Amino acid sequence: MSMSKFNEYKGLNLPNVAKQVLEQWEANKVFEQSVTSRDENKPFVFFEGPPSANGLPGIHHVMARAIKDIFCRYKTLKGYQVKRKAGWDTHGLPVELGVEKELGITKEDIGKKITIEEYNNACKEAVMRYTDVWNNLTRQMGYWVDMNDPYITYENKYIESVWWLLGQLHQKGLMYKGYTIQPYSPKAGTGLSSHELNQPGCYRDVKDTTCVAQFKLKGIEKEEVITIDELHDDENEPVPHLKPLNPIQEEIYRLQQNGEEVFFLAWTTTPWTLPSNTALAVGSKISYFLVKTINQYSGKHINIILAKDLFSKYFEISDNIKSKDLIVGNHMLTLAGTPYENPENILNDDLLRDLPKELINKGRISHWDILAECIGNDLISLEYEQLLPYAQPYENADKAFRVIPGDFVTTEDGTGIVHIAPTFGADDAKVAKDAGVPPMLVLDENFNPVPLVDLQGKFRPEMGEFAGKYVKNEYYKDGEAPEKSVDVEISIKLKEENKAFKVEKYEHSYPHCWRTDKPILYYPLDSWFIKTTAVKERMIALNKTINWKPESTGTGRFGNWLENLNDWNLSRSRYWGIPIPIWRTETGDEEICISSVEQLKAEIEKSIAAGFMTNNPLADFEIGNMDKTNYDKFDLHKNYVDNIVLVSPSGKPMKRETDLIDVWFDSGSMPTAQLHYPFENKDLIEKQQLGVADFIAEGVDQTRGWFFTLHAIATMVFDHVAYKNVVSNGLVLDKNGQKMSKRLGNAVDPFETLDKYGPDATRWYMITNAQPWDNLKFDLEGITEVQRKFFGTLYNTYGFFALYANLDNFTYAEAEVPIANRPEIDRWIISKLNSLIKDVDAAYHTYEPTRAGRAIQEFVNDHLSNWYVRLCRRRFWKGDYSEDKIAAYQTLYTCLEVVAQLASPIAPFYSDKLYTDLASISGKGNTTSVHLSDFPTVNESVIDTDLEQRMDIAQQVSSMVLSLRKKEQIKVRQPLQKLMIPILNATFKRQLQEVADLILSEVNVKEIEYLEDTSGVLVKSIKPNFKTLGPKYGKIMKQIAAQVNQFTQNDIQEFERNQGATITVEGQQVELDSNDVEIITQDIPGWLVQTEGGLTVALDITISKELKEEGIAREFVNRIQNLRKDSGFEVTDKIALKILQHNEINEAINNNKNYICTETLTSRLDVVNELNEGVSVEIDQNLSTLIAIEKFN
RNA sequence: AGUCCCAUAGCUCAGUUGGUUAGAGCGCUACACUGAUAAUGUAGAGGUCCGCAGUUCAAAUCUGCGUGGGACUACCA
Repeated sequence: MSMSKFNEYKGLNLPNVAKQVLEQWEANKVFEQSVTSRDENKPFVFFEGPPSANGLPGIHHVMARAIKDIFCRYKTLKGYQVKRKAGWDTHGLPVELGVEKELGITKEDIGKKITIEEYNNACKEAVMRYTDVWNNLTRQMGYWVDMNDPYITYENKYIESVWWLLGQLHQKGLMYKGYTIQPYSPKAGTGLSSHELNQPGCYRDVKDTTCVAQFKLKGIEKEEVITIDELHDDENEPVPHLKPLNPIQEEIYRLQQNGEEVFFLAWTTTPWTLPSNTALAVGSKISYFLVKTINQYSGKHINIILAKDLFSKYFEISDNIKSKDLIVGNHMLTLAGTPYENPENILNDDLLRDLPKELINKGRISHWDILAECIGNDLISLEYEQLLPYAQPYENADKAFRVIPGDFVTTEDGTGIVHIAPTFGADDAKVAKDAGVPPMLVLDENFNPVPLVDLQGKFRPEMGEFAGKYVKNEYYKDGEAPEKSVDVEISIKLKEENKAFKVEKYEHSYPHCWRTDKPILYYPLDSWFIKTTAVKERMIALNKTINWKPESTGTGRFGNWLENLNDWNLSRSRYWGIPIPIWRTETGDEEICISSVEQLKAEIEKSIAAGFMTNNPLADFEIGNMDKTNYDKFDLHKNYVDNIVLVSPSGKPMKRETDLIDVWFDSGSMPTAQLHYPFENKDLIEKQQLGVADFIAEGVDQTRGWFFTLHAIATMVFDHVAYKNVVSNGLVLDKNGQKMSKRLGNAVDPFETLDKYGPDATRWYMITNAQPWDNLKFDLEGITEVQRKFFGTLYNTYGFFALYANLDNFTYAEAEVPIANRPEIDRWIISKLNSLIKDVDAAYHTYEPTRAGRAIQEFVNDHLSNWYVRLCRRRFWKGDYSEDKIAAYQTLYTCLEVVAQLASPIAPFYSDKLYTDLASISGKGNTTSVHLSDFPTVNESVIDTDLEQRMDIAQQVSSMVLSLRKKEQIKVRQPLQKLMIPILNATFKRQLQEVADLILSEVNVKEIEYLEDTSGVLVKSIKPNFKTLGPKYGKIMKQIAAQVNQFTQNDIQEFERNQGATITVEGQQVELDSNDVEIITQDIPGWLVQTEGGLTVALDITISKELKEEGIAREFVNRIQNLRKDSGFEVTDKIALKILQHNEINEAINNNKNYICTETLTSRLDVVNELNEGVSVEIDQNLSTLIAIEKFN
């Protein structure tokens, strides 16, 4: 027999357990084994989204990484080989900004005060600064990922693979250089990424001068000359021809014929863009009004067009009319009499000058007359006079100044007609391009097309009196800004020219450059783009094959994103990043995209031959040699490659395009770049499909980040998905639901948390408290609760097992007791256990860790500990080492072992401790680690739902009896004689009988009487079953229910006898059968009764003399046990007792002497008349005596 | 502004294909238990299922419109 014992502990210290287990893992290389020991032909591919080591990890990283870890561990248990390569995201703006700050330089200084090489080296150092901290977090939280051989995005091999991917895109014609509107900071002289714009505090509310400008329609031509070619006959005379006009155009035509002016109204918050206006956009289905009214500044009669919905924003209407009810012909005050004119009003500094009260009311004009109504479509292609004719577009000027459709036009604000300046708005540029309207570009000194505002943010010379002025006062140096901004000056000019309908201040949010604090401009800039729109449909189709958790992120957020896809702006005008591998001639008509170092070396050779370069910096690079040393001989960063000049096929020099690529492309390239594909590992990618992840997980904020770039690159280059399953987790908020931030001081330090509570409790809490995709309100007290409730209970259960197993020298050496030979309760917990395996397996399989965790903890707390162990305690410490006892040990052992395995993905440390504590003694399973074991397989044949049902009955009955006892203040130790339960059907009776013993011992009652329904004493109630009746009788359901509820006891008996009844409801015959109602017992007259959910229990509470004595004896046993314990005796020690006699207990002791002695291992019990040395014990209220206890030899 | 998520007891969360008395844990109060004891049991208090409208015989559940919180994207007159 083995002498080894199960480990016993004095207390549970989860952080210490984690430390010990971690040491074991490292000593035994458990992680490595968990990979190598699994079948390499059964890979489960996981991609690690690379964090940036530039910043410190937060508690949310623990969350995100726990999720990744859980499924990788689970799949490992299921026998898959799960390689997990760590990675580092090393490029990008945050790194650069940090370095600039540290070095005290700005972007402009790079290349001047410091060489790009020095700068890049500083970035390289900075970015890996916190790798140790990250590695520690990874270790401590038990995230298994291979940190020894991570992919690093700044390494030459990685960059080479990225270049190869770019080369593929270039080859497929998916890369182009384009001119687009981008956020631009004139003061900093640089474009800004959306990332930069989303820095906190960038969007600020500012008050700008806004202007509703009047764009005057050109005269509508009704007559059109038809040329000869179009005539069928041979007449030579051109014939005047009446062009068909739609009704609104007719109306405008009529007005114009009368010498009246007609204007479009369009609003802008940036009047400085008005000189660059080239079009007006309308919503094709929006309703517009043509209104005769008056200009409040010039006092002139005018006719204007604006959206119907916005009419009431500018015009006063009577209280009893709603704006949507306005129709043509409605009018307010007539416009009779002399036009109101007041030149002073125009020149007044005050921009908002009200008309006299009779003309304007609360800023709304009260003189108006609705002349016509139309929809936007009717207005399209109408032409208007250029508002501020300083310059003309250098090309297609004849196509400008027209009304075009814009699907983004709304009637939320403004006028429902949008001023379009294609050079200063992304939407503007798009609709203008779609409609063939040119942007306001003029040719500069070098005949390059440029907008009317230069890169410093000043108006160009073409702008007359505005030339040289900054478009925003903020761009002037301190103290140099003029009193009136150009926005104000332009507004005044428009007022003077009867071109401003309304000018006012307006507060809105506008982005500012986070570095200079100045407002940004939207400005056309040159960039390299990836034509993602070309593969949009394919990306949408492939996305439908991806399993998103939660699904809504995939269909909703991601799906919509794909539907509205724009081309991917790849360019970044920075230094520390992957250079765009494109070399171009000056004119741009010849270019090459380099896809490998080998190719670059060869191209340089050509260039040397052509005389553009003198030596080859890649001369030492050995082609085909994949050693790190070979790849360390050069550097593919900007500082290195910008010196390389290549030669074009026609013999011209080609220089590298100066931009870097978006860092998101770096990380999106990782599936292949981490393996240096296609230069190495070709088979892994092409044959084993390791380029497609079975599973990835990141925060939901990565939807348009990493999730997108992975998907886009995989679709474009390989035409397959990059991942099959993806979990996007929510945020970790503080306990009040606020976002965690260092600024608010509510950020939780992950290391402190892990140290204090241990990784297991932290992970368990995070996973079970909220679904991964819901935001988690992180509360440290929640971890304490998990510690106590789940781990504490599990630990106690193991402790209980170990204590008695060691006493009995149980080591699981005996053969399995056949399940059929085990008692009901064992079979029950085994059934529950197998149901649990099934549920947990399914939950993990469907990426639902929360379900898995909650199921496990319910099993451990409610079933295993609070029921199985509690009810079985006696079996463990009472009697011989019988088969029943062995069955109990085996059952409990199995439960603990399986729980350890099921819980191990979530709580890897404690589970391992528990599992190895068990396995090391029994030799069962893998004795090194739970993580090297195999996921338990469910044994369907032992799942017994009837048994689980019966146990539910037992639990419910017990609970009800205990409740009754409580009401009557009868202690559980006081035995009672009888329990009565009405039986309504045979199944219930059988089920109850099979668990009767359990109930009786649990509630300390001697017998159960089954009340068959013959006596007629039971009071019953009947309830309609809505689920069956509802579909059948629908409308009269309520009345049926009312009638059934009215059934008398007689009606119910009648129903039972006939197994049904027919009632009449609202003249309709309603057939009820036994499925249509539920009949339950409600009361047993004359008894102490409890009813709950159809189950009724009656308790006989008469206490006979024998019962009373037995109760006293039990009290004694309890007191003696306490004394034994207080005296420090071993559980196995025998004792001798002396009890001071007392009239009320003597008989009770004598009549139950045998019972007392066996229960307490008492070899000798004397009731004595006198006792000096004993301890006073209270048996009942006002009933005490003395007991003396000593060890018996 | 658009898209998405969330809203149920003081707190954290469950709530099956819609079915009539909406649950659990924690916390609180009281009692009990005491050979798992830094545990455990029982009972009690605690709810406008965010609001409004609709579909339905029947809505916490489905639909629409709002409100509040959060995220992402955009910045557009």
